[in-house]
Amino acid sequence: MEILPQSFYLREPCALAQDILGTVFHYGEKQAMIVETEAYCKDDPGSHTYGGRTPRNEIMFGPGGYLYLYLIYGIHILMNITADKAGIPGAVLIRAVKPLNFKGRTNGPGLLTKAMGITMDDYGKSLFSNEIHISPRIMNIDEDTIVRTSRIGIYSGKKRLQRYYLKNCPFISRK
DNA sequence: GCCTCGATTGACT
DNA sequence: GTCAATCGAGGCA
Repeated sequence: MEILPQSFYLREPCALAQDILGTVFHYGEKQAMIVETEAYCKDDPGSHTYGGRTPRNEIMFGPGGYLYLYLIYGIHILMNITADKAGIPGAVLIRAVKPLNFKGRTNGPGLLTKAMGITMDDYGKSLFSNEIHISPRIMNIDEDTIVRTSRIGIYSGKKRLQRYYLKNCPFISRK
């Protein structure tokens, strides 16, 4: 099984958010294709890193290729993949995936973590192990296949068009 | 220590 | 369309 190298993640979140669409996320025995993402950058008012380094967002200040997980509304866990080089905070939020070898609802950021069994215990884990990693695209994607819109659920910095998803994909969040 | 509210979801009118 | 659930981070004292 081919694993994407760390160099893939050492780029700005906006670029990574697009290139990671259509790739396959492996978590244990489960596999799912990433179909919807959002980019969170340095100096982004909507990012958790805006306002400085804290224990929670610590991992985003490290190099790309690690999991940034956190609990929202005391109920849901959202999964991010850290991006860019060490010292530059950035991450890509995984909003929706398409299940490849399991069943479950994954059309939302809180749902996909639940469906795949991801917990806070996975905070900070790398994407370079046999257990957890991402493998290259399994489908052909060109510029026209990627839809770019404003982000969902946040209001500061909303004018930034940093939400990306695959056109005509039924597994997208948001009804 | 106390208070507020969020990168959400699902149940309900 | 509206709204509660449920907990920890972060701001303030």
